[in-house]
Amino acid sequence: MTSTPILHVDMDAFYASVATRDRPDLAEVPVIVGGGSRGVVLSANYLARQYGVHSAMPMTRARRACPTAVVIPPDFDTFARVSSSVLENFRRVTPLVEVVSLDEAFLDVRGSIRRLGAPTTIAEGLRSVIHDEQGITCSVGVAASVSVAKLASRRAKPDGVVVVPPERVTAFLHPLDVGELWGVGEKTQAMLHRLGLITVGDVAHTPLRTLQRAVGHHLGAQLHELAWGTDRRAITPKAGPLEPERSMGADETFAKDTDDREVVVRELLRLSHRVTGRMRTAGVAGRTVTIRIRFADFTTITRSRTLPEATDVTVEIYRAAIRLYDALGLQRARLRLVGVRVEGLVPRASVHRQLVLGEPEHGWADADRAVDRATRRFGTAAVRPASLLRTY
DNA sequence: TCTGGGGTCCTAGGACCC
DNA sequence: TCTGGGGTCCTAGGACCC
Repeated sequence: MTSTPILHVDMDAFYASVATRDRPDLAEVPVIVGGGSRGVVLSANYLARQYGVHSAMPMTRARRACPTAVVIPPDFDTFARVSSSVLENFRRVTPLVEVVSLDEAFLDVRGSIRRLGAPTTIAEGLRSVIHDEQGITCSVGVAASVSVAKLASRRAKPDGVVVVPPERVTAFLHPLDVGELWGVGEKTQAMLHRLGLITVGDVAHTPLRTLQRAVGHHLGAQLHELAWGTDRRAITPKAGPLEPERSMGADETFAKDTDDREVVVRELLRLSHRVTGRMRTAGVAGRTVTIRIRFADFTTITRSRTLPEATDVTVEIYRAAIRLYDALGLQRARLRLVGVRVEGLVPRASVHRQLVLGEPEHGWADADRAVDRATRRFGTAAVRPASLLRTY
């Protein structure tokens, strides 16, 4: 019997590894996977990391830090394909797989030990299968709990396994910086540091009430648990990262900041179209429409409005978005980004519309379905949402 | 030369209702 | 004649995760 049945499997530099696995010419070169001029680094191989490049770093900075790096645009179709193959390997070990993202998952191997051996044996088995089949490496953390397994896999990187048995949990956790804990980002880390709480051990030995006063009721309780490694969260099997969504949205950073209402309105239409298209594919409708505006100075605001009834109709979301935008009364403000999000999603079948007499709303739903069909047959370029503008 | 895009959850105040 | 109390919804902002 074992007391460390949770595995956290994390691909090493996933996007960069996949992007270069068939490119021996890039094996000894710093590689960055990332977007265009205003984008950020999605993934960097370990050679690029030696230059200080890391994910989420602005591309402009990354290129400056490592001018010799080869920059590759992301190919999410390939990433998703590799990811689901890896997921199949996981499911051959256990049905208890919780997918975190394309490159990360938790496995509860409690029920697989008799068949496959100790958790470490299972971990090494997975690593070699993934390496042989996909040509990429991963790291595995093994522990009694989800949170400790997650921290252990980070320690195992790259291409390794780290086991933290129960009796060594506090010895493992307490020297770590508070920033390592799940839920502690840059802001919270800085606040905790200001309070003199530098390590996880410091947090563990702080009275719960003090912690909660500093970071809020919920986070305070969570950090206290994590700091003692006492969280008992079970892994919840999920089909994938795109399971039962509570909201759907899209946003876009302009290539150049703009103060042109026409440009903004056109973008809001494009985004509304994109979001509702995804909603219709998923068979959901939503009531609350939120727009997001990011100004040139990066300050960001949101405005939202809850509709009387859930909808998946493009022009209804679009009209709500435009009303919210116009209500801001912006004059010369330069915008960097706009976004549209729909919240309060429910299955479309559960929505029974109150048809208002004289309002042919069903016409718009029919139009959407026609557009969806055309898009499926001829691609997104075939039917442009701008065609909706004239009729509206 | 800055800082993507997809999400989730929490907090807090006011409205509204019982 | 003070000023109740609690639950839920809506809105805005913020922090975090990958």
